[in-house]
Amino acid sequence: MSENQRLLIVEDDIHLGFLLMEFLESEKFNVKLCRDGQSGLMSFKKESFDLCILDVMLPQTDGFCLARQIRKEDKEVPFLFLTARSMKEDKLQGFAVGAEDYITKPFDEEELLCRIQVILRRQAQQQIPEEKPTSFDLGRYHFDYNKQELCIEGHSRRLTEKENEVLRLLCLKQNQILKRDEAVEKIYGRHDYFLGRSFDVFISRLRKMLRQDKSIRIENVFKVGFILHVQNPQQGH
Amino acid sequence: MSENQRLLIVEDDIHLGFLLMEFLESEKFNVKLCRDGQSGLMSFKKESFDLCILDVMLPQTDGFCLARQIRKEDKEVPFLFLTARSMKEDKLQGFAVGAEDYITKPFDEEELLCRIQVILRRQAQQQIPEEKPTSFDLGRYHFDYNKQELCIEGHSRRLTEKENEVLRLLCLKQNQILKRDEAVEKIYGRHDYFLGRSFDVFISRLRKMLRQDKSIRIENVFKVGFILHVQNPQQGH
DNA sequence: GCCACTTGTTAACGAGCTGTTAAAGAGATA
DNA sequence: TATCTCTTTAACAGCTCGTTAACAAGTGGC
Repeated sequence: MSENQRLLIVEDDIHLGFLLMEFLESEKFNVKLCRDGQSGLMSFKKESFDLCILDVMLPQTDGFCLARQIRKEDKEVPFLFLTARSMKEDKLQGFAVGAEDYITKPFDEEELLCRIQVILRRQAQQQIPEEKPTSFDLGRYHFDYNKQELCIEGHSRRLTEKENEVLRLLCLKQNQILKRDEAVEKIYGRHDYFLGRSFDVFISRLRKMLRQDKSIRIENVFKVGFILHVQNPQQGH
Repeated sequence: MSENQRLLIVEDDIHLGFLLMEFLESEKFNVKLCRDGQSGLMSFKKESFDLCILDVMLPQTDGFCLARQIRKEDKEVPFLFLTARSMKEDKLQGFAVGAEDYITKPFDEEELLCRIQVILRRQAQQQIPEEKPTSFDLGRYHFDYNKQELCIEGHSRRLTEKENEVLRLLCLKQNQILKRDEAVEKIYGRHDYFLGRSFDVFISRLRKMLRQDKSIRIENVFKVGFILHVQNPQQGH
């Protein structure tokens, strides 16, 4: 259920941060941990998250301030505070800046999990009118991201989850370079040698699937990434 | 903002109940107060509310049980627990039956107000209930959701409640992916491992019922959901 | 041309997901 | 209380797909 849900945790207590990350990763979340407001905001701008978990007391920018900046970037993303500051005024301020929840330390991991799930559950119900296209014409092929389907000449093939994700990234950047690191980061939320190789495997599989139209090809850019070449770039809704 | 929002409070402590009601009415909510699970459920069935605030320890039916009954009546309405029982197990059970929040006494009125507003805010964002079709042609079959009936060649079969719900969701998304999580959420109003498996059992039963027309089939999309394939998509009112 | 490194491709393992049936449980009815 | 109906839980078989490994081939610096 929480598969692939991306969480941003901003927590300056290294020990607690790691505990939290480990716990949430064991619950199949994809977690990014930052130690201060600055890097939290940077990460937020670069990547995209389903929920942010913010400490209030942070070096430099405090959590409330960070929350405001995140809101400036994204009007929808839910966030909650997880903090030792249990004073009523802090709580009220937390809700005032738009938090979905305000949890005080010490907290129970499982309760936190429940609260996260409540937030994501409600979020999921609001089908976000995706502003990015989800349907692409690739030469004689047609790729529908929502249906997870690649068609050619009336013949359609169902893609696996990851194949679908990789092809989508390629399509969004068609005829431009899709950087390895960027792609791996978006798909897995983290980066290591094996994930990079796994990504290569998907590239290989997609090439095989797309072989029927010679005008479509995935070219490697040594040490940088890949380009999906498409002759008549067009895309549906 | 809270203008005209209707709250159902089920609280057996008369004193606390009145305090709560007065406070929330002063915040422009429209409040109905009940003293026990029985009358709470009665009120819920008769009237309609935007949010329910439930005590856990109630005479006769306890709060968890009441919540389950409310869920049976309405899969959408949000509810929260407001209770002296602060044990972890109780909290987890509260969330497990589908609560949006679990607040332990003593609590701060203003914090409660914030939490109520968070829930109603999420709720408000939700889609306008549009008219959805209730009658579907599925190849040689005909499915009528209101009659809870699946017919083929003059022969009709009555569906159970859940079979009916699952088939409806599939039909509404025919030839598109019906996501597991979304479906389970809509059918049960909450989500856990077993509900997912129960959903699978209904898929299996529907497959069996639909076997007489080969052009109709329910395909699994690994880890994502199911697609009801229909050849000539048509649907009645 | 030689070397270190990157990329291409295939195959296979195994965690975890799904299909199905049956038993247990819950709720309604009488 | 006994009975019936429907849903949930359990159990098990079978399957899928992402990862990893292994090796071949390509790249570019020197």
